[in-house]
Amino acid sequence: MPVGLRERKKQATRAALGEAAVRLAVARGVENVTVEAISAEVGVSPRTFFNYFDQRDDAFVMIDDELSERVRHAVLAAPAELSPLDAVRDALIAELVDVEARHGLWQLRAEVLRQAPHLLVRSLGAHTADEFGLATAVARRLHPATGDAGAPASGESADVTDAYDVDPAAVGLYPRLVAAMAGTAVRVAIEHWSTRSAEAFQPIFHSAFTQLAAGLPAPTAEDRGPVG
Amino acid sequence: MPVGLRERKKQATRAALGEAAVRLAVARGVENVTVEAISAEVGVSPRTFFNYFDQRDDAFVMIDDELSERVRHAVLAAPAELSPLDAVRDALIAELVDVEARHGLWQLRAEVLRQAPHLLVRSLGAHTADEFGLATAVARRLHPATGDAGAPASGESADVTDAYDVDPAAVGLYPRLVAAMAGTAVRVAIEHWSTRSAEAFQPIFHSAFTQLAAGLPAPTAEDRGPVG
DNA sequence: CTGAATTTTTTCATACCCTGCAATGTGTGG
DNA sequence: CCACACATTGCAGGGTATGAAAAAATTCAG
Repeated sequence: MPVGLRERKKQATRAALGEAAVRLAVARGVENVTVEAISAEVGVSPRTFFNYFDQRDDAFVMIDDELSERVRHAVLAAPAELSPLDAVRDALIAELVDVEARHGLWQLRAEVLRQAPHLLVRSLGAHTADEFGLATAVARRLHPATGDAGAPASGESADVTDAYDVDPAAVGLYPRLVAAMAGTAVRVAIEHWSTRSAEAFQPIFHSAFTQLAAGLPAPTAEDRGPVG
Repeated sequence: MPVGLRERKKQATRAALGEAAVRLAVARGVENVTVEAISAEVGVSPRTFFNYFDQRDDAFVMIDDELSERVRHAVLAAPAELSPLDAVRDALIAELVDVEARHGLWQLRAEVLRQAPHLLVRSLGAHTADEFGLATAVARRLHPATGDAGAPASGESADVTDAYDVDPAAVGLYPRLVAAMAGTAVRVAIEHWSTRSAEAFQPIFHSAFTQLAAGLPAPTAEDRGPVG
């Protein structure tokens, strides 16, 4: 894992592209930001943009692979007495607190998502890969031995949380549901929060997750909201 | 509501485009089906295609507005003693049974979704509008009077379930969660089912919904699936 | 039936997205 | 310094999507 100049430059370029994209989107609106403009802002060719992002919209959303991986790790490392759902919840809260704390690019990103709902869908709904990875982590948590049985005997095994080579059919319904519920909590919390910029995000998320994890019992007056 | 020749032809063209798209996708794979090919198959110009579908992918998915509306109606019309969640579940089951029964285009559509997961995401995830409409219906169910208080006094009021002009901020968190959970159950069930073509869809959906509505208690051995 | 009004389809032009490919430039490691 | 690996770039080309205006089809009144 060399962290040479090359790697640092790549990270810098990627970050610069993402930031430029978001800044431009806030300024002119998402649909008026071309790949050419983003690239020009950073000083690279449009072709290079696509070396970093598969699609234009990915630059606005900036799917954070490291964040996802930290969540998966946290789920696997959580105390055994925690239920799968609790493990996921705690892992997510830890990350979301972290994200909310950064009063920088994430603020702008939120602004962009508020303007362009379809990006919100893309960022959370469209990236089911994350959800599948999380489901796999949950499944591994439930089967501490089974998953590693077929692993290569060589010392250098791949990252346990790099679950993308797992057979989709091998992941049960329950882990999928846990991951999906968690993702749903995040998504709905963000959607709800985005219509109420005054409120803090964290309490909304906590409330959403708790209600979902309780199976959505009959609502209290407060849950209902002001209007039908 | 004149149902003249013009309207019938439009419906026919739309249906033909959707069907051609799906058939071609099954034959050559989704990514190898161009708008030009679809249009040629139907005998219209490529430009006309975009008069019917905003995006190419919409032709494969064929979002069924009528289905969504039936669900919303059913939720509003359900017996008062049913919880919101149960009302939604019953409405969805009724529709899904109906869909599964039609051994026609839906079979091919399912095949296409199995081949192209990103379309599945698009068809369900991208259609958060549906979810919002469902959430609004749930909210109305909880507030039978409030929502209509501000309605125009004129006799010709708009369809109660045409909820797209509702202020997003006016819908509470709970209705959103109910709609989102239902949508999640559908999505996960389809995803899970699409990896196991042998199993029937309905039991999977029922299981998914039930587990979600139970708050995902600790899993049984069967729920866990074979592998981590 | 005929002609005018309305709506849809089409043609044309245009901008942008995205992908291979080959050439060129820039870190890396010996 | 040299050879290698990797990143960037220009270019060519196919595909998506939209606007505007002409052309065709449907509707409707007389």
